[in-house]
Amino acid sequence: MVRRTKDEALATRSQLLDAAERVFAQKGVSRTSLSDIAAAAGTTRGAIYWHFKNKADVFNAMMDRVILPMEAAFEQMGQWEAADPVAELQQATLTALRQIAQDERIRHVFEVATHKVEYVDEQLAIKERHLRAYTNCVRATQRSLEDIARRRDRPLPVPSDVASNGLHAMMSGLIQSWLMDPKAFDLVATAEGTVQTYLAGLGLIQQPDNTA
Amino acid sequence: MVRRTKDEALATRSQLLDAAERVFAQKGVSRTSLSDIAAAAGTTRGAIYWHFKNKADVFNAMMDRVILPMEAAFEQMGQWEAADPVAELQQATLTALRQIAQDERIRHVFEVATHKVEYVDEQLAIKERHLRAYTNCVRATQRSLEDIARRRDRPLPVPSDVASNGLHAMMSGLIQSWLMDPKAFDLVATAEGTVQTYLAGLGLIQQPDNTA
DNA sequence: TAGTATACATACAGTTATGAATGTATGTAT
DNA sequence: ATACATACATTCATAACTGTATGTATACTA
Repeated sequence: MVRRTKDEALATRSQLLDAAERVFAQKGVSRTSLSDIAAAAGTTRGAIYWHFKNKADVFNAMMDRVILPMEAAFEQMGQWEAADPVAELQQATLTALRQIAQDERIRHVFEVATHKVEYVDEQLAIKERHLRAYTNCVRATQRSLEDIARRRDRPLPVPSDVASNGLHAMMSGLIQSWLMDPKAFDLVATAEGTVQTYLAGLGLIQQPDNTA
Repeated sequence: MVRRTKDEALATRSQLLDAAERVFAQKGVSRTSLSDIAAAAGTTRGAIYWHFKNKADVFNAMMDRVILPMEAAFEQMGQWEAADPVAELQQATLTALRQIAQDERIRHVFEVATHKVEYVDEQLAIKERHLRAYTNCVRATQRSLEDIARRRDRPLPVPSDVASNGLHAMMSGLIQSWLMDPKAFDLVATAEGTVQTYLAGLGLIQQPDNTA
C-alpha cells in the first residue's frame, strides 16, 4: 500500500529470499507457489513480481546469495604456495562441511539444491553452474595433488584426476547422505576420518591411529 | 475402446511405466502430467487411472520395478563366508556401478531419483525407503569390515562405521557427479581406482601401482 | 512544491492439471 | 446365451497457479 524507501525495499527483497529458503526447503520448489512465498514473507505476489521476474529468478537469486560467497572462498585455495599443501587440502575440504553443519541457512539451501528441486528447463542453468563449480573444485584439487606428488618426487598410486574425483565424490556423498538423515552420523567427525583414510591411501599422510 | 485380455492389460501397465521412465527423465516428475505419460505410452489418462491411483503411485511403481531387484541382489552379500571378503566387498560395490553405467533404464531411473524429483509429501515415502536401503547397505559393509579386521587381528585405522560411511559416500558421490556429466570421467574405471585407494588407506589391500 | 518514478497491493483473464463421472466394447464365467 | 466385470476412452467440473494490468500512496527530485 505504501511506497518504501530504498533500504526498506532491499529489506523486503531479502525477506522474500529468506521466505523462499524456508518454503522451498519445506515444500520443494515446484510445489511452492509464489503466493506461498509472499505469504511467508508477509507480502503479496506483487512484491515478488516487482523484485523478480518469476519463480526461477527467485530460485537463482536465492542460490546466488549463498553459493557465490562459498565459491569465492574456494577460489582462494592454492593461490599462494602453502607451507603444508596436504594440510591446506584437508582444511579446505573440512571448512565447507563445517559451514553446512553449523549454518542453518546454508544447510537449507543445500537441502533444496540436493533433494528439493528438479534440474530441468529453467533450473538447468543452475545445474550447469553447479557443475562448473564442482569441476573447478575437482581440477583445483587435482593440481594440488600433482603439486604434492611432484614435491615428494613420487607418483600417486592412481592418476591424479581419479584421485581428485574420488575425494570430491566422498565429500559430496557425505553431505548428501547426512542431509537425508543428519542424526545418522556426525558429519564433520566422519569426514575427518574418511579424508584421512583416503589421503593415507594415496600415500600422502600416515594412517590415522584408532586406539580409542 | 476395447476390453483387453489380462496379458494385454499387464503389457499396457508396463508400457505406461516405460513411458513414465522416459518422460520423467526428460521433463522431471513435477512437470510431467499424466497426459504426457499417457501420450508417450500411446494411451489416454484413463489407462493410467485404471492401473494406478495417481502420479505418486506411478512413480512408486516405477521405482519399485528397478530398485527391488537391486536391493535383493545386495542382500546377498555377506550371507555365506567368502574366501576373500575384501574382494567380495570390491565386487559388490563395482557391480552396482556397472549396472548404472550399462543399463539405460536403470540409469534413467537413477537420474530421476537423484536430480529429477523433489522429496516432499508423497515422495517422502520413497525417500524413507531409499534411506533404509542405504543404511542397510552401510551396515552390511560395516559388519563386513569388522569381520575382515577381526580375521586379520588388527583394528581398522578408523571406527568401522566411519569407514563404511566413507566408502558408500564415495560410491554414491561418484554416481551422482557422473550422472550430472557422464563424459567428465569413466565411472567404472574411476570407481575401481578410488575404491582401491580407500581400501589401501584402511590397510586392507596394497596401494595400486600407477606406473602406466 | 509539483511531478514523476517507485514499491508494492489488488484485480483479472487465461491456462493447465486433476479426479471423478460416465460411456463402451469386449473378455469371461455360468 | 446372458450377465457381469474388466480395461480402458471420453467428458466435465473444479481448483490452482501464472502473468499482466491496474490502482495507489509515498519517496524522491528538480
